[in-house]
Amino acid sequence: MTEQNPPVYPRATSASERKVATSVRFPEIEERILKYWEADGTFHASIANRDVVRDQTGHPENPQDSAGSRGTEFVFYDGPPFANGLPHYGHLLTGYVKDLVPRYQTMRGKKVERRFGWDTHGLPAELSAMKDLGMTDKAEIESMGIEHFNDACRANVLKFTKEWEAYVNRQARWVDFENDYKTLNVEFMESVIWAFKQLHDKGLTYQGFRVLPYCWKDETPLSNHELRMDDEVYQERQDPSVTVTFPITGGGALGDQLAGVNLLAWTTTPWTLPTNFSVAVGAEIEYAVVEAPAEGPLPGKHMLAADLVSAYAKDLGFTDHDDVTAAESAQAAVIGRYLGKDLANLQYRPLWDYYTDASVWGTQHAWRVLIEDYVTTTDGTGLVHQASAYGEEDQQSSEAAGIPVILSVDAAAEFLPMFAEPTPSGDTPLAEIAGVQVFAANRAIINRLKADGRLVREQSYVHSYPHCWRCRTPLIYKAVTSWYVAVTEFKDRMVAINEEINWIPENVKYGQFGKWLENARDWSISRNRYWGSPIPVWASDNPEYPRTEVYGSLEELKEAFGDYPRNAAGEPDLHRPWIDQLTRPNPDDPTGQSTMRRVEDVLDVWFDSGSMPFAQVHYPFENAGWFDTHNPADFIVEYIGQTRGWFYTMHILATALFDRPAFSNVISHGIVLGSDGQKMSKSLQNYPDVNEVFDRDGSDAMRWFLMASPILRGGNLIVTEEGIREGVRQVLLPMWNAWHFFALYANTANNGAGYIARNVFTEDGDRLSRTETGADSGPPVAIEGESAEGAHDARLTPLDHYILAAAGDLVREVTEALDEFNVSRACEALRGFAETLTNWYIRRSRARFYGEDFTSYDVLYTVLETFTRVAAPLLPLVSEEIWRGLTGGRSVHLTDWPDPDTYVKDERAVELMELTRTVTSAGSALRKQAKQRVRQPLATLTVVVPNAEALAGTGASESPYVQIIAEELNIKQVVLLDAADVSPEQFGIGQQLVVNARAAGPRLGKQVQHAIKGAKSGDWSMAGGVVTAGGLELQEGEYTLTTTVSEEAGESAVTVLDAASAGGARGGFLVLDTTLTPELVAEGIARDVVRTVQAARKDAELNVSDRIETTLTASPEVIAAVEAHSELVKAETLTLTLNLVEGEATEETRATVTALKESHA
RNA sequence: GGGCGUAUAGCUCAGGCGGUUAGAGCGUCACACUGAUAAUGUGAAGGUCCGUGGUUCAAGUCCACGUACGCCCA
Repeated sequence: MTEQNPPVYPRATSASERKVATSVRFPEIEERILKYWEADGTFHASIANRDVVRDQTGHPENPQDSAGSRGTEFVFYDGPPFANGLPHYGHLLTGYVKDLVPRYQTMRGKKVERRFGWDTHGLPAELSAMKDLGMTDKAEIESMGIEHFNDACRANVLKFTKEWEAYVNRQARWVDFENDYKTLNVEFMESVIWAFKQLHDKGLTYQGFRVLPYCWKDETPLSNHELRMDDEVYQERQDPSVTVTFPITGGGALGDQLAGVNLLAWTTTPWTLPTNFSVAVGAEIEYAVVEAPAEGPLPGKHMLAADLVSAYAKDLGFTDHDDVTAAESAQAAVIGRYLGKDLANLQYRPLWDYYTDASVWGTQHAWRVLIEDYVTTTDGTGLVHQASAYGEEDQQSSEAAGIPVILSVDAAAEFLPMFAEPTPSGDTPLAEIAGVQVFAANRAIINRLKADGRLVREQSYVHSYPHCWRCRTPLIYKAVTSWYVAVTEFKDRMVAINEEINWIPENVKYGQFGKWLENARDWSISRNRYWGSPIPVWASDNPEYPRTEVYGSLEELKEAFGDYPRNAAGEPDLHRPWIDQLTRPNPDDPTGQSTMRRVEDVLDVWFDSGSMPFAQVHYPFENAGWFDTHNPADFIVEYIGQTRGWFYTMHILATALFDRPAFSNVISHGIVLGSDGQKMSKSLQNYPDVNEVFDRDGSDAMRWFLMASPILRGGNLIVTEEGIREGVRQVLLPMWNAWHFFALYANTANNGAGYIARNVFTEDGDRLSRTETGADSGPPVAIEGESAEGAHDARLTPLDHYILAAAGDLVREVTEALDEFNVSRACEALRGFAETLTNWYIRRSRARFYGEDFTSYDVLYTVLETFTRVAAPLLPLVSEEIWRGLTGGRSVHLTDWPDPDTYVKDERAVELMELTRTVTSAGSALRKQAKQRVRQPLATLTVVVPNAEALAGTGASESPYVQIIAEELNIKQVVLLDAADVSPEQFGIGQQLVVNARAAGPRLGKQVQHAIKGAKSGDWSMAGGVVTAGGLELQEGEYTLTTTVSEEAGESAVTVLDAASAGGARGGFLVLDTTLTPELVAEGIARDVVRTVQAARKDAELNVSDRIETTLTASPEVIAAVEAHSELVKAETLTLTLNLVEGEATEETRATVTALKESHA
């Protein structure tokens, strides 16, 4: 590598200097590759390269094939991220998968468009904008003006787009930012209102009530996710809990019998009692009627859950006296027992008369006992007070029972003025609560109950209670009007269509997602907010002339209102406040007084997300043809929680609008956790900083760590720096080191002129030679770029066959894995191959490289080139650098995926080499057992295996397999024997009987335990082919015989080969002769000296090929050994002059080395 | 409170239709090997398979109950 001789490799590099670095800095390489891609336009080329085959109509020919993917295109949908925060590991993880699958499919020949999507609407954006503006409630938004507020939201959601692009780019995710889609674009929003109108026209939308957490200070409902804004939302709070009486007046099956009995109902929200409209009981709960003592505070009959009678004994007036407790007295006073289901429809007397005029309030079905399965007996009385407007379960229960939702408080949670007015019966029991905030009114209500004799018990109750995340006000639950999608109407179709979706991991299909579908409820899609797609519904502002209109396009709006909604700049814009400005006279109002106004709500942001497949292309207004052929998507990926989010809402809309799935294959991955197994938390600092990892270990390292983990199979993943570095060690470094090794030798070959390696082909054009394995060499192989006649006389060794076959298997395995979206399996295959390549092929081939056997260069080149292509989706940056260095080509990502069928499957070569590896591994263990270090040569290893002749080979010279075994284990002579020719007993090998209980159990029943015991204890025999164990005869198949080492056999160590290992080693074993002769000891010492000299060379920082003069100082014994093996020592250490200095018998061996002038040719 | 899920080595996880000696990777320790490699090889220690009860010739595996944790919904 001098200036006169520029190196052959790397043939292309992103680095300024053409050099393969020994100590590699991956992050630097990555940064350079990213720049190269940008300058080169590689991403766009990778898409433009692939053609779409079109049919006669001009539509892409895209029928789904059996694997679920399409002919020439692979359709990917980007799940839109929300950009008002910075990306975290979860986004990175998803982003890597979103890159990997399209990269793979591109190499497989598909055209894969990838548009980035931005989710821009919704409450999180508003909340963030409010924070920026220092606002705390809706009144401030209204006074600022919706226009300006929405401007702030728009700026907020796009605040971090640059940072997002930088992250996405740094993680080497190829995605089109220029041709992106944003949910705030008017085209996107027009498709969204189109979808709403479609649903409306199909009768799948309706208006109703929903109960939401509500902040009475901000006067706004909160979404459930705001309850999880931070950890301080739920705080302990003390509330009064009261138990009140509801006297039964009749009704139901038992009304006559139970009339006059008091239902005892419990609540922690006394302020909802004025709107009590029903009492819920559990169907299977047993209720008891107790006769309270006449002299007590509550004489009469009371009903409550039987389990809770004792708990209420004292409240009902029972007392402890003599030996009888109050609880026992109460139990004794039980005069009747009823199951909840028998109590249905009992009627009771309301507490007050404010709402008893059914003609005004529609309460003709109120004040009844209802059966609800949510009732328990862990708190209260087992009878639950229900107020339809103030609890979600209450509301649903009431709706089913025909009871209306009636609000008793205003937006500030203050009781309405009507409470100061007389009730139909003429009194004003709760006059003092009118205008009072609900919590403040509790006291007055409780006092009233007490005065009315309706209070059984009052107790303070401490519970975890939600608070507003902004103002810390305790929330209430309150009904608000809402628009719904009637999901329950087409739930069955959703379940049926789910059958067409391939879920990874598969259990999600019928598990998390399938069950969620089966229990689907109607989808509340309206939000009383500002920044979102509008609900395109206009309603008359006078209920006397009701009229509802729904619009599904800008043109329809223009037709009805005279113009598009236009923003300040005059552009068509569907956002508030512009859309709200469209009004018109109500055509159904003959007086001409009332006006059609848009309902104020905006759509749930998930409606946007679910519309993404069609809205991203402005369907149906544009691209109708495109959409028809690019839906469902071939592939999407998001985290498992999206079974209730994106996956779900896309499925709803795809089913309702198109009656087909929105996606064919979906990966739902697990959650990324911090190093302590908890959720990642900035304040806890329990995860490595993303940028630090990028800078220190690199994007490919992070990609590998995430992709190789079980997280894509649904498990959770703990992110640790060690885990990331482990991937570097297992794959990235071996891959780089293999490349470095190759370049080092290829560059210095031919006296420094270098050698350009080429792909290995057989004469008939297959990639691999089909030469006989087991021979020490095969027929000549052709080298790519040369005619068959011109091929140099390359000979593949069994080792070459092995690694080439392994490369073919690698391609097959990774192809299969990625075709089924099994990413971690693909990683495992690559990891295994990297290990075989470096720790076996290259390690075993060092001498050949040193000796400039160019066949090995070509084989390593072929294998590395294959490896980098197969690794390209999983390690896109490092693969690129190595592949370009090897080939000088433009990009590995523009190549075709290797065709597994062009790799000859050479099972025999693999099998024999695996057996060889098994033998060396077991041999190592034998050495360990015999306490003989490897540098100590041993005389003989006897290898007994079935079909020994295959290992021995047919060649005249020594079998390469035997040679490998001898070298690896430092054995003078390997004796290969066929298992059929030897008697195991002579080597101390015995047999062990194992009963196959699965086979024998059914036949022998209880007896099988005796046979098992006998086999274990040695109480068994074999005579004339009949095996008897524990006195029982076993039949063929009911037992197996395995070889086992019975004892140490004198001067040798014996081991049995793992029966499961490759090459049919069943019954094979090794015998290691551990006898040491003085000659062997001397050679061992000489080898130790070689090691000492090598270490000295390394310390002196000499070049690999430097010739040296060596001076050794050592004990007489060592000197003698070195003298006896001086040729060995000199050759191994490139020593030309060897000086020996004899010291004391205890002298430590020391070596001094000096480089000599002549350099190695 | 409800639904779903999980519980196996210090850590992360595998463990077909139940089969008798429960595995892997990482980590730890010891030894070995090493002139491409911040690598590698061999071995050792490490288990109340969450608990209790049941079914069975046989239970980590099936059933019931309980406990703990997680996610979702309240």
